Amino acid sequence: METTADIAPEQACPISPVVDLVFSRWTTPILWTLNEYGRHRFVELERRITTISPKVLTQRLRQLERDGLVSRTYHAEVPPRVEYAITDLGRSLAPLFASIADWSVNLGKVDRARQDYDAARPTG
Amino acid sequence: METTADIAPEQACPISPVVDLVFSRWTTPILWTLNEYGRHRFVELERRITTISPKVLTQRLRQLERDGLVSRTYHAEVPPRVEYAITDLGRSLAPLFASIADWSVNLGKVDRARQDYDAARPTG
DNA sequence: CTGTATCCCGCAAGATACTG
DNA sequence: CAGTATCTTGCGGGATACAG
Repeated sequence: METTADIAPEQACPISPVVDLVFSRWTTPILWTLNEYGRHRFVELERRITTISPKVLTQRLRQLERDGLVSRTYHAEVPPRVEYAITDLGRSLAPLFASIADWSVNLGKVDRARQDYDAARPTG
Repeated sequence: METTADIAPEQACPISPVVDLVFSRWTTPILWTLNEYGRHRFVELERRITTISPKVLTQRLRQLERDGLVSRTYHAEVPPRVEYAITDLGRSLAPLFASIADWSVNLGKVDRARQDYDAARPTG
């Protein structure tokens, strides 16, 4: 019951905590969207990330809010309006996202590696 | 029918392909280990990443090999010896890993955000 | 509009045993 | 040592309906 960074099993790897935080499923598209295009209402996020269900979107937004990466603002109007925005802490991930975007140039090499691998094993 | 990279569902987000490739489960500890500590035999990886089962380790290593991020060398000895090493392409992820490691300084802020969030919602 | 509440399902991953 | 084979399970996630 260690509240701090007690050695989690798969952690031969010091970057795992950040990976778990930032790169769990759906979090990247949400953070990217809020970072690139500014604040969004719930339904706007739903429309941008077309395949996410409302349940899962809610789950991920709550998690991101709890982690301090996203802020939620409730406007008690009729109809109600809720706005999600990235926080300063969330914005601090931008260089990290940029690093990843930079590496995308290598995706072609990955494709070629896969083709070579598969070609060398025709039947399996 | 998009001529280019046809718009995958969750891709309001151009970095998703790299995220799926590099940050799927178990891949980060494997790549980190091979990158930091050099080539490893199968059993050595098992010992470093203590909670992974041999089945899953094999699956992930095959995937990484197919993607060109890891190389596998089989030595037909008795007993057999297999060595896994990171490739040049895999090593090119190092700056990305460094970005993530750098961001780890912010984990304290995440912890505090969680405490604040939980404190504001005692019973749920 | 902004969610919750259920129910259900598939698949990644764990446990265990076994092979070359 | 370096894996495979088989079985089982947990949980994320989809679908749907409903509430404030």
